[in-house]
Amino acid sequence: MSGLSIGQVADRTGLSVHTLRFYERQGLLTQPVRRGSAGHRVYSEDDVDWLGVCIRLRASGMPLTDIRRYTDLVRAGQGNEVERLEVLREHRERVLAQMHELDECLQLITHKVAVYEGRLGLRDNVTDCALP
Amino acid sequence: MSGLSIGQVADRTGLSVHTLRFYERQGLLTQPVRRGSAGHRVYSEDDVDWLGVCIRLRASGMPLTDIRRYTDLVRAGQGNEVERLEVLREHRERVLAQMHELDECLQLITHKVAVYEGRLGLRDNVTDCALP
DNA sequence: GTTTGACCTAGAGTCGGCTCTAGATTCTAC
DNA sequence: GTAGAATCTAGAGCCGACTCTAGGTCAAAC
Repeated sequence: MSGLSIGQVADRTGLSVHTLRFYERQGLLTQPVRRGSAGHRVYSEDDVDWLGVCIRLRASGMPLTDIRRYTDLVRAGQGNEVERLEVLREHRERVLAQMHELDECLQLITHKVAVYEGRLGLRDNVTDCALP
Repeated sequence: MSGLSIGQVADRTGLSVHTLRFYERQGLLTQPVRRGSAGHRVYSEDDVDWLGVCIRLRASGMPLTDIRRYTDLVRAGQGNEVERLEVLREHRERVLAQMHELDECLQLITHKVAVYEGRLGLRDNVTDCALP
């Protein structure tokens, strides 16, 4: 219930106060952030929760413009669930593709690591082959 | 054996000719690219293979400066395997961390997708809860 | 009553990673 | 031999996502 200052939200989310203001300007919040006495931002728990979602989406590579589009849909309220679903499904596909790519990279690295360990005698039975 | 033009390498790797020249300037190639008669670049199969490695490393989020550092080690030749190993292991940790993050994001998205599908009646038995 | 620290706005600056331009040269096909 | 495509260099430009600065307000602690 409380109402949190921008500094408190920064502490909780790990975003800087700069970034919090920046995200607000970019329209990443579902409601305009409430203001207290002196025009200071007062964040609700819901705001913080939503920021958590944004952080996850960013961490998974969604560009700010897309997060904004999604936020716009949520802000608009009920009636656009189909569009929201579309955004989410599309992003899920991208995330899956990204995981797949990471996995391929991981195999490459793991292989190289094994080969170097073999070379250095840190490990036996490694079939050494073309490098690098 | 052949020797490939920059255009051919662009086709094969999916990088643009601009990017290929840029990567070269950034020192991402283990050998200076051979030049033909008129000063045109002539890439070897090894160059293309190495570019493939760079592409993988980039795709997994390694910054150009780190790829460059690693390339420098490879270019320097034998004797620095320990350092190469260190670079690779560090990157592997980052990749694993990134996969973990992606997985968490995937769970969030999948959950939201399920809830919206439930709301839209596309699916039954979904325990609807706090959204967005 | 003044100093300290958190906050405000508007706007400028930075950084990574490309991407493009200009102006010149060279190769390829007719 | 000439038009059109591909290449070259050097350097400028762009975009996304922050990050910081300047100049100011305000509350609380000393």
